[in-house]
Amino acid sequence: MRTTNLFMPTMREVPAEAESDSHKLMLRAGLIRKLASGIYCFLPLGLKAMKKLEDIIREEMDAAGAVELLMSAMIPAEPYKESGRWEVFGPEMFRLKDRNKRDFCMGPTHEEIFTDIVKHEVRSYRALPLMLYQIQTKFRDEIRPRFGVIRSREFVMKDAYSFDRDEAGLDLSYEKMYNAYCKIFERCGLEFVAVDADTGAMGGSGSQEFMVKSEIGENTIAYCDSCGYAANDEKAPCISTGKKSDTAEESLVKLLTPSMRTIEEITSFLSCSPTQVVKTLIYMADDKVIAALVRGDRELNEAKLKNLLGCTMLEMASPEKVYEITSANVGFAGPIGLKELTIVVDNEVSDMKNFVVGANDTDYHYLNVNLHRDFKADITADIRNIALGDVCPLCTAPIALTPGLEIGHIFKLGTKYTKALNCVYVDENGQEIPMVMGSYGIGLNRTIATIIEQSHDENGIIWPIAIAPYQVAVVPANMGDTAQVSLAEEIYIRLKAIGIEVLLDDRNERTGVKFKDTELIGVPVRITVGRKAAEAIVEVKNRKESDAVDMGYEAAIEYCRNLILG
RNA sequence: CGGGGUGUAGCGCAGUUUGGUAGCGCACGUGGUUUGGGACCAUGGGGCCGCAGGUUCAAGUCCUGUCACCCCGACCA
Repeated sequence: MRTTNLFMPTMREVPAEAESDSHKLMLRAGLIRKLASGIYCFLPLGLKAMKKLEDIIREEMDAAGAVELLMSAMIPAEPYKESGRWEVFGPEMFRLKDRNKRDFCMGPTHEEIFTDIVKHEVRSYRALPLMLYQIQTKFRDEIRPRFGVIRSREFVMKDAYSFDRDEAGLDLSYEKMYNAYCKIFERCGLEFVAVDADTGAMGGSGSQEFMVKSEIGENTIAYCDSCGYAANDEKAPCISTGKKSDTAEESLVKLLTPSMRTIEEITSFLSCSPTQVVKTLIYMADDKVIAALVRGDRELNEAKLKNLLGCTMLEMASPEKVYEITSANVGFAGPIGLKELTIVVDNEVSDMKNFVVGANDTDYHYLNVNLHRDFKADITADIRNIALGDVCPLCTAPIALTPGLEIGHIFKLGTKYTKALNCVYVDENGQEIPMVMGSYGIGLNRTIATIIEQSHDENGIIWPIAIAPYQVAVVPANMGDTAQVSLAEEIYIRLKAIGIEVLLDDRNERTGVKFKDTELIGVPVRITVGRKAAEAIVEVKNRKESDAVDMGYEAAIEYCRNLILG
């Protein structure tokens, strides 16, 4: 490709809207342009990087035995109504009606659609296992799009679905996908970790997320350097130290604590540590009211609580509901005297003595509260987020936490969707049995952005060769110099002939401009044809290295061949 | 959805306090000089000042409404 033919609008200045490094660089290097909040157009260089990634994904999917197809992006409501997700997705789903007022949506994910196709077309155990995938645009009306294409409302996803006879078959399919995902992200040059994850709204029995550690990550990864354990903090179990306080139980005191509603206010008012306070959170679990108790400095883990209760919806009670339940304003809820609701106590709280709780009376707290003596727990379990100071659940070494960005997610769905949609096969005995399903996703736009996030410097993107839109840039320093121009042409043609994607920067720009752009767009190898063109000597610079090397042009071609074609 | 902020040329911004002919840098067109790290000189084009209403002799500027975009939060009692 000649730069004069390419549509490559680079920017010297950073648009004010961009926050993360990858977002800034994708805009500056002319990979993307924004059309609306969370909606981006891909320009040639961005599209080319995406296609490189698609090719890698296709190779690894095909190698894992998956077959590509393409479902519609616009989907009638019925399959989602059958699975219950027409409601579950809520406002996150882009919905529309056709001229006959029938409900449709822009597909946010396609479990139901794949299940629907498979149930109609696959009847016998002989056709299983079956693994299907597509690379397709998804639509989710995100609450807050962020960081360019990292959290966007329209994005490209590779989604794969496996259908097996039984759990053992699913385990095999899942493992194949796990291995394929590792290969894909390795080929992208990414440093990543596979972490245990909660299955969340998808349902199912097991799941792992592929994460990269990143400052702009919206998840928290708990990991252990000693044994290699890694999990999403939603999933990581908190191991009790087993140390029960042996302090004597003191007598209960009800104390006036005017307007002391937050943990911060109450601890400063009482001059105590948040570790001596227990907060009582009132939740609606489906239609039931529950109270969840965790230590004052801890965060309740809704995923754990939801799984524990087996409910489909879990949300904080409204202030009105809290008042109805506790007869007190928000901030003064406590477990003592609460009736007709389930009290769930975090493991850690059951080891505490003489703690502080709200008194279910506005402006009052109880001091010296003790479990069993003053109130009873209906359930005692691990319901808090893991935190610094906790230990690895496998080897009990200290746990570390880091923000993480999710680029892939694999699920063992089990029969959640196949049962809901009646997707069954007939076994050897003529019995109808629900297929056992898995679901596997990779966000392509996000993966591209993540590669840039992990691989850039102050001058621009540093593409790994496997993803680079162009692998080599040939830069004639002076377009007015015929020796330079003709040698550059020669190298350009030779490199193309051996299958290298090369950009000939034939713009009549000053050398500095061409160098800046070549670095900004992240081309892995730059060949500058300059003053020594008459002696057939060129300068070769690897984007990852700081120094350039002079060599004969044949040697430069050889260098590219070895580096790029292996 | 709550809070905060910003909308002025393709991009980055000033001008709004105190109403009075819409500016700067980069980018872009033309001519020339340049040509190894985002050149220089000359010259030119480009604006419904987000949108709608209002006040006024006069509105980018004041008032009302509205839309868009960005940031923080949206369970941490």
